[in-house]
Formats: sequence, C-alpha cells, structure tokens
Amino acid sequence: METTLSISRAARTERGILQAARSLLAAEGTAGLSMRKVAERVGITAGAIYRHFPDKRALVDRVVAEAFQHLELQLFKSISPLPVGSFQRVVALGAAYIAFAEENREEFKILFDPSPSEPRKVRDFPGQIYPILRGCIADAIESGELRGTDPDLAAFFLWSRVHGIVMLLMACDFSDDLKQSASEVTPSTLFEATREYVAFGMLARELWPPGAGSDKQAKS
Amino acid sequence: METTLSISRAARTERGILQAARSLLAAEGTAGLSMRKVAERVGITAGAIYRHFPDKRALVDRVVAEAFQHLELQLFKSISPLPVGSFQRVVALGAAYIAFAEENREEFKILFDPSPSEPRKVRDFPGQIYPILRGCIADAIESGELRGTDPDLAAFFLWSRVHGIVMLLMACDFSDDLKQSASEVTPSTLFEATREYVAFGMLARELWPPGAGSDKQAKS
DNA sequence: CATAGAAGTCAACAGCGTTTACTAATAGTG
DNA sequence: CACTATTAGTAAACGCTGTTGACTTCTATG
Repeated sequence: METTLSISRAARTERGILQAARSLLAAEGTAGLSMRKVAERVGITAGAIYRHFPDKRALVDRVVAEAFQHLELQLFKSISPLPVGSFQRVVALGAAYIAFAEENREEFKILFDPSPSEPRKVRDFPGQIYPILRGCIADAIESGELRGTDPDLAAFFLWSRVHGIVMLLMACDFSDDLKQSASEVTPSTLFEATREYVAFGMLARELWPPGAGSDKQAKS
Repeated sequence: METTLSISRAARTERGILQAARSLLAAEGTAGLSMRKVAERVGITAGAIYRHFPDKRALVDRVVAEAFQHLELQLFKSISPLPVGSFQRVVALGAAYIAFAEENREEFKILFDPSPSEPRKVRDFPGQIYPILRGCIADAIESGELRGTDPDLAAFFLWSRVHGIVMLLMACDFSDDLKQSASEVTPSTLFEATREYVAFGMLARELWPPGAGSDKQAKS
C-alpha cells in the first residue's frame, strides 16, 4: 500500500471501474461497453467487478446517474443570473438541457432508453429536472409573463419539446432538409430557431386571443 | 405439394420468419428477439434464416419497415376527410403519429433508436412522414391559417413535438405529476391537452403580436 | 502475529450472432 | 419421366456476451 494514502483498495478499484466504464461508454456507446473490456482497463478480471456492482445494469446506472448530477448543476447555473419569474429562465433551462444532451450523448441515451419494461417515475430521476422546471414555470405564471395555465401541463409540454428535438436529431438526419432554415442543424440551433413558435404560437394573428374572454382552456 | 398452391417454399418460410419476428418483437421487445427463437417458431434452424436475410439487422429492419408503411397509410387516412390548407389537417397528422406510436411501441422504438452510429437521413425513412407533414403545413401557410414561416422549420418543430411526447412518456412515468392535468396520462391525452400552447403560444397576451409590424422572425 | 473477511482469479455455463461444410429438397430441362 | 443444378435447411463450431462458484491472495483488525 503505497498509492494515494488512506484510500482503501476497494474504493480505488471502484472508481477505476466507473471511470473505465464512463470512457468506454462515451467512446464506443452501449454496444462497446462489456464487463470484460472494463475489467481489462482497470487491470482486473471481469468477475471481480461483481464484488463492487451486483449487475452490469447497476454499473451503467451509476455512470449515468453521476453524469446527470452535472445536469442538475448546469440547470441551476443557467437560471441563476436571470430574474425570478422571467420567461428567460424557462428558455435558459431548455437551452441547458439541450447542451447537456449534446455533451453527454451516451449517458442521455441510456437514461431515456425506453427498453426497460416499466418506465421509471419522474421523481426517481437523478437530478431534479422536473421540480426545477416546474418551479420556474410557476414563477413566470405568477409574474404574468406566462399565460395562466396549469404549470404541470406547461412543464410537460416544454420538457417534451426539448426532449423531442434531441431525440429526433439523434435518430435521423435533417441536414439536407433544414440546411437553409438554420446555420447548423444541431439541437441547439433548432431550439433557438423554433423558440418563436413556443412563445407566440403558430396560428395566424387574426385568430388571437384564444377563448375570447376566458384566459384558460380554449379548444381550438 | 399440398399447401397454399403456387407459393414457393422460400417465400413461405420468409413470411414465416417475418411473422415470427414481428410477434416476438411485440411480445418481448428487442431483447427477446433472437435468431434462435425466431427459427424455433418457424420450425427451422437459426442458420437457415441467413438464406433469407443477410443479417439480424436486415430482418428487424424489414419488420419495422413493414410496420411503418401502415403509418403512411394512417397519416393519409387521417387528413383525407379534412379541408386542404386547414390547421386541422396538421393536428390530425400529429394525432395519427401518436396513435401509431402507441399501437406499435416496439417498432417505433427500433426505427427511432439512436444507437446506430450515424443517424439515417429523413428521406430514407420507410413511409414518407416528412413530405406529407411539410405539404400540409405549406398548404396551411398558403391558406392563411398558419403564420407565414419557413415550412421546413415548422415541420421540424411539430414533428419534434409529437416525437418528444411519445419518447418522454416511453422513458418515464408522469402519472403522479399529471394526474389532475389530464384524464389519463397517455401520449394522446397529453397531445390534446397541450395543443393550445402550440396554437396560441405560451406568452401572456399583452406581448402579442410578435415583431410588431413584420410577420416573420421576431426574436423574443 | 494470526486470522476473518474482502478482493481477485480462473474456469465454466448458457445464450447470443454468424459461418462453414454438408445433406435434403426443389425446380427446370432434355 | 429422369437427370441435374440450384436452393433450403441442418449440425457443429467460433468468438463473444453476462454471470456464477470454487478457490486463492491480499488486507486490515483484534
């Protein structure tokens, strides 16, 4: 025992395993992440990993969860300089979400992989995405910048919007179709380019305002 | 021979393979679909499948492509009774897309799986989703129901919206959070419940109209 | 220093996609 | 109808995967 002092062997190899798994995942994706490859990078045998993680799934979950704690941090940092109750805050959350997905492709894919039989509850997500988003929306409604609607529904709408941009662009290539609509066809640029639709709607202005007298629930 | 007359053995087993793969996929998902299981259902050996399909991927692609031809049909059927140039047509396309995703979960997951290294071009998709959507949007802009914007950008926006609803609900469970916002927490109901946002935007009405004088491109 | 318990090795199991050499069935033609 | 060329299907193997159990080695504590 002559390495970094007072760090147990177990803790050291556990970090090694996580680190190897993370870099392997980022480099080759889910398919390239095998227990034997991870073990080889750490300098142990595949079987030894099971002294630290019960499952391959548990190992991958840890890697993903650690990445998603950065998301929570980025979300907070993105809204902190902006005034409470502003719509800008909501926009900033969307931009931060998209930036995270671009920088952590593989982790993002795994966390939102629809393959597990039963989808996990929103509350069990690592990183409190939903409460933060919901809070900013509720503030913006209270301040009067957002129309008075159900904050839960609005939060789902905006989350599904940024999520859809990311997932659709991960699955298929729009570069030929959108070349002249956006400078670069990336989630970020398309998020920017379509912000106006979210703010003002898609209908021609003559049809506004909705409901004609009641602020909420206008069925078009 | 005494089976269905004038159908070659090869064609018969090929259909058998596709059928077995389809039901296996719908029942157990991607993980449960193995060449040996498919072969067993058809009554042949795993190796024999390679006389009909070069790859497992090729087999799965065929299954998915056949499912997605139904999507194209459903899209056409959904807009056919509605007037050309109407916003209703655009809404109907979204509803049909979501209904398809609900009925063909596994095929949908595979076609939009971000795992292949390079995402496929939109034009190569089975079922011409994008041209149909873009056409309806262009018509609605021309008729004056939609604001005058880039139809390609609008098509991407609306596609990413419905796609995001489906993918987000496949990955995580909002039932606890949205129980009182929608009767049932399904892609269909949430699509309906959030339509108003798309039509009229989220900002408070005082901030309308965008740009103040120019119809297009208002940066909020 | 001795010794319990953790950490790691090694070999094996079952299942996976895929290939290869071989056999059985089919289809086309004289 | 018979012969043959081609195709469909079989059986066994290869290398890979996640995971397990018996066995050994290290570490840390009484």
